[in-house]
Amino acid sequence: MFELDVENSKPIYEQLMDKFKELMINDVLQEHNQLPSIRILARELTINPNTIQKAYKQLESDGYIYTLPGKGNFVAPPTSLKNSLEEKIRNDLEKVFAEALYIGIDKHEIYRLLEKGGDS
Amino acid sequence: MFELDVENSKPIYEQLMDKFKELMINDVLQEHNQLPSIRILARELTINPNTIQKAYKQLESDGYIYTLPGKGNFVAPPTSLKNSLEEKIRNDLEKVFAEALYIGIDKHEIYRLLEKGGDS
DNA sequence: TGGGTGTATTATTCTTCCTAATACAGTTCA
DNA sequence: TGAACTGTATTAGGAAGAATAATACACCCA
Repeated sequence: MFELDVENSKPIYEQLMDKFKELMINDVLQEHNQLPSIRILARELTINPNTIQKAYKQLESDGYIYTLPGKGNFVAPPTSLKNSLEEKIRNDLEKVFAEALYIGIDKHEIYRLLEKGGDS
Repeated sequence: MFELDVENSKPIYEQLMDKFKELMINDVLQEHNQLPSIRILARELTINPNTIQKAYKQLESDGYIYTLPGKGNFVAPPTSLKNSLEEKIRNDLEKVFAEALYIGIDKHEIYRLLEKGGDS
């Protein structure tokens, strides 16, 4: 399904979260799709099940996925995302804007990057 | 000069970097201004000098500041910022845009946040 | 019932963060 | 020159987080 970078300084469970968020954002994983089971994914990636569980648990508490005990983990509708997440992302936006302008990326360039991406 | 949050999960040296970047971005610290000496700042914040040094060293390797051994640390002109940094910030921009759109923040809102901020 | 799912717990190892205590070298200035 | 700054480097140790390992338990479903 994807690879991990063991050399990366970022913790494995965070890399996992990023990968899954990416898949959801790019609509590869859609609402109510099932995520790979903890044990299977752990075997495929040859990492510890507890590490997967940690990533899933965090994704769940952020509202990206939901869990049905005994059944599995599934992509949550974006409406169930936590408000605290939106706050955080607004802050991220402001922060990266300030930094981008400081290092010399100008507004038009930022506009371009925004338009280049999503649809909404 | 500023406070640190010991409870914060973010490492102290990263908090320090953020604080100084913020001061530079907001023009409180300007080109060639001297930063507080490692020992003095360590005493003021009651943290270990090595922690300050780590923050300064990282800021230097990113190109935010430059060091004159025996003299001190100084704010670098933005032109000396590393290209790798610009790459990183472009990625951050794209990533946070995708995430913002996914959670339901629309483009106009992002525009608003951008205009609210800097001047450039 | 059997085999899948998630969950919880305990112990162990490894790495990073931070502190602590030094020692060394360049700069400044009286 | 020498005292008092500056940054730099090294070694050691403690604390916390990341990851592994090995279980055990509970839920779901054919």
